[in-house]
Amino acid sequence: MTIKDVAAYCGVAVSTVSRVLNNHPDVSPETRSRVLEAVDKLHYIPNNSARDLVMAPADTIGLVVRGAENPFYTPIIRTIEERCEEAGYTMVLHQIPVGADEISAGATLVRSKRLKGLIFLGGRFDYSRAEGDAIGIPFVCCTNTNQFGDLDKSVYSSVSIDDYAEGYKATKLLIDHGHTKIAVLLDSVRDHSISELRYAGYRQALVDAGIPLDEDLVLETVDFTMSAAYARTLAALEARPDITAIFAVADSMAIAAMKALHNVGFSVPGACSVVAIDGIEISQYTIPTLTTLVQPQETLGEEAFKTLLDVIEGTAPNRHVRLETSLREGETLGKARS
Amino acid sequence: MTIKDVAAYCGVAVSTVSRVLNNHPDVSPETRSRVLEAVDKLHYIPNNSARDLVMAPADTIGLVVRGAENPFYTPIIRTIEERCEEAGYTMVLHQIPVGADEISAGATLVRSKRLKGLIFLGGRFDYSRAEGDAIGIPFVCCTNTNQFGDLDKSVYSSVSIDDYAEGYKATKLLIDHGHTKIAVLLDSVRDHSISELRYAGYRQALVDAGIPLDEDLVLETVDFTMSAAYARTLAALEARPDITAIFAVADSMAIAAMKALHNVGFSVPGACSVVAIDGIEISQYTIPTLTTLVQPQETLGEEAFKTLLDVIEGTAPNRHVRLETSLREGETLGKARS
DNA sequence: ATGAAAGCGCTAACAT
DNA sequence: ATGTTAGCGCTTTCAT
Repeated sequence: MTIKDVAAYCGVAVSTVSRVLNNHPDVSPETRSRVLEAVDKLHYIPNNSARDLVMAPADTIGLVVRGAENPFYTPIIRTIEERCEEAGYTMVLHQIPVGADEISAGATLVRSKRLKGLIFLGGRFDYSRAEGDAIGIPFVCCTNTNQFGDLDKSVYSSVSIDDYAEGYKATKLLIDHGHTKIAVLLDSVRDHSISELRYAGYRQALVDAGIPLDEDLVLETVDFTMSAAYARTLAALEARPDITAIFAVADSMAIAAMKALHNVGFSVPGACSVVAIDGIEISQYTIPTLTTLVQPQETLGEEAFKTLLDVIEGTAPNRHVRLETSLREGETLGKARS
Repeated sequence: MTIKDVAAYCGVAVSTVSRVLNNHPDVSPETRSRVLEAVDKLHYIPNNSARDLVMAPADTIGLVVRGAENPFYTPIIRTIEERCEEAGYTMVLHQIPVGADEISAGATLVRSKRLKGLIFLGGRFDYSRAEGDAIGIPFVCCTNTNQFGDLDKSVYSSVSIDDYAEGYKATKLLIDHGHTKIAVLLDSVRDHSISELRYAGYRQALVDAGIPLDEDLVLETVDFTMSAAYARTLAALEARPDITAIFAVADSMAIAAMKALHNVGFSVPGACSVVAIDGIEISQYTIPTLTTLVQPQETLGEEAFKTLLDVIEGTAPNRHVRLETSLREGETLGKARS
């Protein structure tokens, strides 16, 4: 079922059918309706590949999301989509698994969709110069910076929080409540990603408060699953019941940790406080409500799009935006038990 | 940057480049490496549209997911992907927003990717005959049936739980624990989807137990958000503090309801029991752990793929598979207070 | 207002 | 082992 079939069926030329399909003016109403009818009857749907192949690059941007099952990204995606719409741009969403390579996914998308720009959401923090080149069009990293790569600041944009500073802030919050036995729950201290950066903030906060680092309290899970976070917390509590606070680098990990605390009889925040970073929807519904540093998800999406648009249209050069979290006071932060 | 540029750069024909790119054997190692090098240097990436346009229909199936932000779908998607891989099929994933029309998304996908078959995940329950025709290739509805449409059973397959029966089961569970003031928390009793079906099961369970339906206890939220579920539960508890149990049609709603219960001082399950359907990961980490009827997510995905494969390969006709949930005993189900 | 024909970038015969 | 060439389905001049 191609455009030819439709044309033949109606006894017109393919170009006429094409005109109808693309709402071009120069078609007689009669022919138009005849074609439309045939399209409907024949269940004809244009082949997108053929269309993309020939069409002039539209105002389209790509959004490559790594690990879209993370609810944290949902509001960001929605915002970017809305802003796109408003600006008369089309957005094509491409989701890839957590482990996948977003650069090649992005590069592929660029070629096949003739994109004007690209936004990476949830990407790595260590792009090489060559990887940057491979994209070939303006791009912005949303929620990730390039701390561990060697990309030139001028060839890309980024919009995110300052993971180091926020890690510091979260830890400081606990310290200010008298905690000194503060465990940190993270993926890995060397993940070249948020864990590593937020952990660095954690360390610095301890240093600044004169609290020595206790290796036992660095709880690595190796992955971001809740079950790993749960198990790791359980083990830590067993080994070190003197822990009075946990800083989880992500809300989801904090939720798992709270369950572990509960199951060994630690009340929250009576026996142990919990603070996290992210601010996903569900953390407002935990019992007790999670105290967390909320990332401005809508603003992240908004800034990412605005930045990309500026670069695409030449209004402004690449820029690197750092946003701040806001503290959502829940019920999991309390004074250290003595 | 096209295949021609690469060919020219290397001083070979485009077909040679194409051969290298597609790992065809008949290329001298020397030429191959020269081409590969050029590809790398030039940041050449094949245009997918052109490729799709010309390639013989591969063994590809499409997966159209509506509302992929729902964590419930994650394991299903993963399973389908795995099974695809094993069977030598390629899967193309297409995500659309909750409100979008999966039929047209599916139809578009079929044309542009030359699919052999299609799986719909999280789709509507009311496809018309014409919509079925529009797809034009074998398709299976996963998690949804077509209770409210007029599709002929023989033109499509479906794999899901029996929403009615499971709604009945959940309600019965509460009744068996002595509850009679059982609220049901759902989207809408007329959503032509899971809410309506599970609600029908709820009603029948009440009828069979001789418990009159109490309209006050039918809590509609109009959407599937947690905030709506929270607010609706709060209001219901205020109006009807005699409620001793809540059946939520989805885990996420149950979690929000538990928060509402907590906030008005109702202990769970002491003052009020909660039972849901779904079995998402996070419901294992609520405090107390949610008692829920777990959908066999992996099996759903597995059966969906197997069914589709059978139809594609002509091994078996379209079929309609109903799977059963399994009770995950949490800590939210208790005897009715007297 | 409509038709004919030239490509878009690629793969797969078919030659050589 | 490599080059030549015919389309894949579509949009878009350029004619008519």
